[in-house]
Amino acid sequence: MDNNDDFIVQDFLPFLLNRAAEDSSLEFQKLYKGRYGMLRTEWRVLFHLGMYNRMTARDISQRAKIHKTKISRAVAKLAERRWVSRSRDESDRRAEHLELTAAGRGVYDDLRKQARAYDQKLTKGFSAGDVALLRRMLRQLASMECPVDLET
Amino acid sequence: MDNNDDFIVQDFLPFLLNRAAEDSSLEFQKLYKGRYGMLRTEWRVLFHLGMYNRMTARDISQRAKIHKTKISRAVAKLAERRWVSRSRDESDRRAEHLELTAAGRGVYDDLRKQARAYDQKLTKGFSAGDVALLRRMLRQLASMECPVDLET
DNA sequence: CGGTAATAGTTGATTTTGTAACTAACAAGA
DNA sequence: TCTTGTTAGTTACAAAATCAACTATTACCG
Repeated sequence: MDNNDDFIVQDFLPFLLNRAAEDSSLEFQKLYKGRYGMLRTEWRVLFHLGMYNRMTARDISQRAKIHKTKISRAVAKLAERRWVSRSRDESDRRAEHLELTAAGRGVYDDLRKQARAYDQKLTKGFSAGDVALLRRMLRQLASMECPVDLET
Repeated sequence: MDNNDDFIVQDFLPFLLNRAAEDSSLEFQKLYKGRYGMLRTEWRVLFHLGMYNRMTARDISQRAKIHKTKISRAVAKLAERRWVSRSRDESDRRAEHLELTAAGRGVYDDLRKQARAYDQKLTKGFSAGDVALLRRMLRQLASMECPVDLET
């Protein structure tokens, strides 16, 4: 904690992160919103299911750090559109296993392809090494604070 | 556009950025929220005024890329709490100049100090060079897409 | 067993944001 | 000066996020 005070709030990491996140998400959002009428949470849930195949709402909540009420509503919409199927766990009938339907996987595959292209576009201006470092730092920043309680 | 498809959606930059932004903002948010009852937009407006001293809502909107309705509401609250003063421009009476009051500057100074400490905590695990690179990349990512229209 | 606590997931009420339409003031050309 | 267009900022209404309370089921412990 030095005392000479040259800290510029414009450089404040949370500020820079939020701006970059908002701006970089904007264009891609048009894709899943415009093409599939999805909300951001729905897209996130969809791609977690596409990636891990079979999860409960709780699994998604923990892995993606999304609040369970958001997930509940997102799953409801995805199920309604027949992109996600739900099935009760027989040994614990509180829990529900979620999976992509064939249609859901189609959507996922398409958006995943788009995401790859968009990611390349975003990172075009940087060296491969810098981009790798960036991703590593972002992952580390995300896991730093283990949140108080995501459940309540 | 290579065809071998090893793209992991977990590495998708907007996803990583959003997670890092949300998580890294969480703890600091408790400060301006808990201590001063401010919303994120209010904090952002406050610190822009603290940094540039005298701005119109439009100036803030352009510099911070915040939509004007959000700014309008944030300024209303900040003015109500006597942290910001408003004065009409005499040569163009549509525009309004905004400035921090003494009380507002007190809040700003406190939060700026907290922000500096928090920033140091966040970046503790990285080398100074990596952090500088990170900030540079985040700034560049934020300015990449010049938004369609922020005004409407 | 029986009772308390914990967990998975949902629902409802309140807040906050986003979108569009609006008022008021200025600008510029016919 | 009148008309049309633009800009600064606000307001109203719809969409979405947040928070608290709820149901149903399971776990633990006497």
